[in-house]
Amino acid sequence: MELTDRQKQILRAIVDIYVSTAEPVGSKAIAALPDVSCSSATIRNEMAELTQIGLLEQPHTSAGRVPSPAGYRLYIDELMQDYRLSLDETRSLNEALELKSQEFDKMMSQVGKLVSKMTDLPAYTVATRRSEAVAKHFDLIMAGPGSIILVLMLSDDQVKNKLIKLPVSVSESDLKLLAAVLNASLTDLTAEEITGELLEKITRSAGAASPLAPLVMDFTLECLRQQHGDVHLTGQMRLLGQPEYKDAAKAQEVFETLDEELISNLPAVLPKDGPVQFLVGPENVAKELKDTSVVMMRFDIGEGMQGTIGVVGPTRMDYAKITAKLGYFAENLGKMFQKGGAATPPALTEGTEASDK
Amino acid sequence: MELTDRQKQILRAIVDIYVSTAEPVGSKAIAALPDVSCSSATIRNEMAELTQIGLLEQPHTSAGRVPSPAGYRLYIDELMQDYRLSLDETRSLNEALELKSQEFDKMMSQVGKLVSKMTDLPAYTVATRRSEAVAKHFDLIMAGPGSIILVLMLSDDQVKNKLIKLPVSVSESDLKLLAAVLNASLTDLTAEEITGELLEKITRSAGAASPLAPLVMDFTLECLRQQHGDVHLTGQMRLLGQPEYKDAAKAQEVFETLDEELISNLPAVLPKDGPVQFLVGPENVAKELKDTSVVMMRFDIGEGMQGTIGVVGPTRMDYAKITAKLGYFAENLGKMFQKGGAATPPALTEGTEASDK
DNA sequence: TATTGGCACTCAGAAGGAAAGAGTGCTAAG
DNA sequence: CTTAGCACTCTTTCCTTCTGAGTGCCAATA
Repeated sequence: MELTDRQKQILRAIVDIYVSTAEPVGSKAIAALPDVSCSSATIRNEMAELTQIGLLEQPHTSAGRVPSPAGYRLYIDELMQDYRLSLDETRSLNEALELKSQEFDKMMSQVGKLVSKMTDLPAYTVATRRSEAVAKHFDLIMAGPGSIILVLMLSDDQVKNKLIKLPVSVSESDLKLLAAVLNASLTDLTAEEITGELLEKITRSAGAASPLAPLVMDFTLECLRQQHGDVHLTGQMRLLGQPEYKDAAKAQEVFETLDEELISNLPAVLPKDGPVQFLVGPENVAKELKDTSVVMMRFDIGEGMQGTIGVVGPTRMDYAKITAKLGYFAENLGKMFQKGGAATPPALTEGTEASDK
Repeated sequence: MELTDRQKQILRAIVDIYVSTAEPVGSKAIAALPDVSCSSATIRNEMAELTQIGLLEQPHTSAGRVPSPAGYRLYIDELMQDYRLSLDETRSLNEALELKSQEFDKMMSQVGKLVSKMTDLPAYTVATRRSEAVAKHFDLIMAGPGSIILVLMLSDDQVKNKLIKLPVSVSESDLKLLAAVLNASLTDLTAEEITGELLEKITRSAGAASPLAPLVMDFTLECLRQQHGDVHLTGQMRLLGQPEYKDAAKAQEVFETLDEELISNLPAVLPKDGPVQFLVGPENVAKELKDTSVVMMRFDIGEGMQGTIGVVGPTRMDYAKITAKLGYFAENLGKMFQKGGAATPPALTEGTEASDK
């Protein structure tokens, strides 16, 4: 059944108002809007019908209306108007984007903090592997007597290192030999293909550096098996600023699920069809989060990696604004990462002033 | 003025009870304790005196007593009985300590998570430099056409790496040359001693790899200037489990200060005199945290580094238990790090059963 | 037929007590 | 010096009442 234009307008208005006030919206409030030209009674009739269809809900008989999950869904899919970032906002996003060039993981964590700050909601970032990783290059560096640095480059351009301390000292040439062996026999293999047998073979060929071999193998396996980078979740406390979580118990429940649950489950529901994905209330991963929603967006990082940034908030959140901000981040982060990590913020692009508020 | 034994006993009892109930303690509750042999009236008299001296407080005339900050201080300094970890607790701490051997920073973050989980309170970790860091060793690894991995080892045994992508490709021998130049002229220098002049000199001697030189220098400076490792703060939400923060607004206030304030200020108040330090309520860094306390403990990590783990909680927290747990962590982490990062939990040491409850 | 003003009705939340209960301080007796 | 007893204080809790926002429906209107 199709909604009439007026019904759409009313639904949109209700979501918009509810998003900013967090209070059920009454018919009078709608009628008072400048671009609504009918009386509150008419609105009431329409609202009754929208409630009937299941797009609105009534906390109790004598309260205003609140969008139902289905209502939000419809709003997001069809009614939501693009939020245009104001110049001011663009500017502060740009400022924020001046990331210190750093190690990959730190950068991701920093991005999470930024997004959280900019949206005033909890945010997370994950880097996911698009394909199975293999080792591309090994290097062993002598760092002191008995101290060896293992540097491992993966097919997705991540670089990992580990400082290994041995009770015995190994000569520079032994290290070279082992590195050569590793590069010859351990590269381009997936985690499954690395067997105990192979380890033995390598240890045998490693000569004096053989005690190193198992340590290197372990570390390599560990790196290869890491399906996705660490989940960085920050700004949880910002959720407390939202009226629906003013009861600490409620907030805690969400947090408890969020921490663990998110880490294990969210990457699985990564957007496949589009760059942005909304998980509205009950669509969410865990039933504890039924009043909580997630907006997530992915962006491309170098070779085999793909990043996701997400924002967690009450189902009543400003999807349009958040999407706009996430989009800005995603776009520019993608560019930055692809340039190879040199973090220069994009040129300030002029845009018509936004319709904030 | 010295306290009588009985007064001490009463103060201790009040702290102990208040710690576990979070409710003001009445004279009756004390009198009912098995090892107290006088009546509630006597207790009342003593309590009145303790209140007089300023060791106890009364939320209102007809309520029981609560320890004042000074009371907590005295308790911690003189009255607190060592908490002995139960075998069960030791066991689960040991299990927790089976850290995945990983990069240094991740390990610290993991430690924070563990401590938070084990104490059920927010926790943080920082690694602080004991002395000024210098670069000890540079290495440049060819990772592909135009892709170079810079590996930098610092005097405090930290290893940093960065993947640099250049639009032009550089030959293996050019890299070797630059690495040699770097090792010859950039090692053992503090951040201040690295000047623009030096950069020019290096760039000149770098030959074909010269475009790399400034990037390397920047990264090096960044690493050297990092006074302390990242602050890893986790488990903030656990604070919500504490009754004093059941009001979300209160909790949020603490969180807001905690995040930023902690990062910048806590390392400054690092324990200098002993391994463990208590910041009780108003002694704290920020006035917003006046009802919040911090227990922190340091431990030694390799060469020039020193780690701090801390727990944040209501002033009414179980200092003895938390100290015991932190101590266990600190001790074993120290050992682990000094062994060079191979994370083996310590042998399970037998201990008399603890007086938990 | 669609809209509108009007009106009775509902119900959550605020406001105002009253009663209960925990704990104190003080006094007088042991 | 200790203790039982008692009057007193204040918070907390539980009602009850009241208020007001918002609805649904109906009859009048364009």
